[in-house]
Amino acid sequence: MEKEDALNALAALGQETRLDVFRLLVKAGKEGMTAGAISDDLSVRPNTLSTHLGVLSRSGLVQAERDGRSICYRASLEAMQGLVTYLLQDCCGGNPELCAPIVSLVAGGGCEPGGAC
Amino acid sequence: MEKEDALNALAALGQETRLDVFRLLVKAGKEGMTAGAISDDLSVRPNTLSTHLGVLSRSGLVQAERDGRSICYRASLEAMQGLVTYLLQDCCGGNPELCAPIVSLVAGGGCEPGGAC
DNA sequence: TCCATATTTCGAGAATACTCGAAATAACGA
DNA sequence: TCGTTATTTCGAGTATTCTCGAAATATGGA
Repeated sequence: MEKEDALNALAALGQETRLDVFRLLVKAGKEGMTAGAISDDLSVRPNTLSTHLGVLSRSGLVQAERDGRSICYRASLEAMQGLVTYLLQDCCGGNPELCAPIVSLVAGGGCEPGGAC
Repeated sequence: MEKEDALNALAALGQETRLDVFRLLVKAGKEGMTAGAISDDLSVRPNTLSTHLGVLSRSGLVQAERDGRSICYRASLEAMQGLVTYLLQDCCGGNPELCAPIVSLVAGGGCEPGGAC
């Protein structure tokens, strides 16, 4: 991931409504959610939401797919992975020995399949 | 890490100068850098930099310590760890099976001590 | 105490971001 | 084709952010 991509992703997530949208989509998983469903869920007006969804889409953090009259949005786990990797690469670059605790925390306590994370 | 903390951290990193500062401090490691050194390195005016350092400090991503006439700034790996964990927790929450590739990538290819990451 | 260095705070101007109502576009079914 | 639903685009108003010069604060040394 290039610096500009990371910058766009971070800026996109650094706004409350968009962070809410992204987390909601992550929770929704691969089925995703329509713009209308997100709008209802978060009580954000459709046109305002559409602007935010555009920012998230352009940053690559979410992907849009039309399904009939609705448009389905999904969180891009690949983009998320890229962002986290970018941040951790920065971390490791100068201080490999300081990075270990982060990795072990993520790898050890994070995500057992089916676990409560 | 609470949502508001994550939001502040993401917003802080979602600005080019501040991302540059943060990456520079990560590279600098535990020795940190003085405000003046950062200013010289990035060619940012001292007063402008001071504003950005304030944002980063308030977000918890960097810590300041006075050393004589200078003030030394250091990246907080703990805050970084908290942010990454927060993002990955979101990831795992609804889709533990999708999270595995991220974790394995980070844990496997990320950071061998002394390695090139 | 006085001066030089290092950094921050203040105040203002310009640029950017956020939100909204209204109107436009796209898709489906009668 | 026409009407309905779903979403986006447009334009404007407000708020926030970014940057800067100037002034203030803090520290150390002569």
